[in-house]
Amino acid sequence: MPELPEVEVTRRSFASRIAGARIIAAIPGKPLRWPLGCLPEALVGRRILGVRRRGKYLLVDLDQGLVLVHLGMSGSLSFAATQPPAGPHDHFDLVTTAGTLRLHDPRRFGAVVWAPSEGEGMAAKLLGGLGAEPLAEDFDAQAFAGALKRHHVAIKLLLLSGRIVVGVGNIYASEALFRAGIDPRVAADRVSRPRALKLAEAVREVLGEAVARGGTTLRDFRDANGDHGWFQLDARVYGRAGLACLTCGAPVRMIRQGQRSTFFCAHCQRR
DNA sequence: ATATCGACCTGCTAGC
DNA sequence: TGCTAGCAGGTCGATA
Repeated sequence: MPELPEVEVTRRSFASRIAGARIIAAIPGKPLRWPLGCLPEALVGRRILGVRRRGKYLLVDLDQGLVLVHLGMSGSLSFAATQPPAGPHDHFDLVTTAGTLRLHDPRRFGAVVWAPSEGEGMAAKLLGGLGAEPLAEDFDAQAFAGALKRHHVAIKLLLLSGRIVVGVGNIYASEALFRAGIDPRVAADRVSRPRALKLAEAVREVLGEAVARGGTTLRDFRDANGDHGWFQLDARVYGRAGLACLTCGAPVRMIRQGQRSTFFCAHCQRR
């Protein structure tokens, strides 16, 4: 579910409310992708300074260390003064003086991980090697184009890898490539410079629009207030296999790349 | 470096 | 109606 827009929308939906709160309890449920990395009791009494985002990770800054939250494939957060009793898919509660932040994650590919700092422990391992933040003001399209020249993988897979730019998942990769008019199967180093620059812009544009639309709710994405997103209505190729391309009318194709579905228009997207 | 696969886990849907 | 296969927004690690 969650790519950069969904994570960012989630962040915005509770960050200001939780900032300044003190942790009263940390209550883990079933095991998630990675262990917490500290005793839950060690978080009690910590002050929450704020919530940032890096790629698809939420970084909850504490007065001592930080907590990384990843939503995996099916995760979502809710934040409320009071929460109903935990359901079978609620796997972490962070009870604070401002309310309880709860991770709901049926597939449990998500994670809640403590680290002493961004550059230490699990945080260093998870955040190290991530690519550029596409929505940052200082995002460098020229550097992005240059980086493509150093990789020979299919451009769609390179986007998904997060090594060049972070936050682009399966939906937005197809959408960005469509907007840039690039065939997802083309090797990254064979994308022309102008196309690469166009792709950089397309990535920013798609992700930006998706954030503005509250993210994409295919089935169950909700922000921390329980609101769903609308970007699924704006998707031009994702999930539209066999339907007419909105630009040229040719049927949208679906192929497999790296064991994941890719949607594209063979007429509008060449090289 | 790339390519391919399997693993993690649960739920939903299409098809028989 | 019931079963099964296949698929789903993500990532890591092992193997050639």
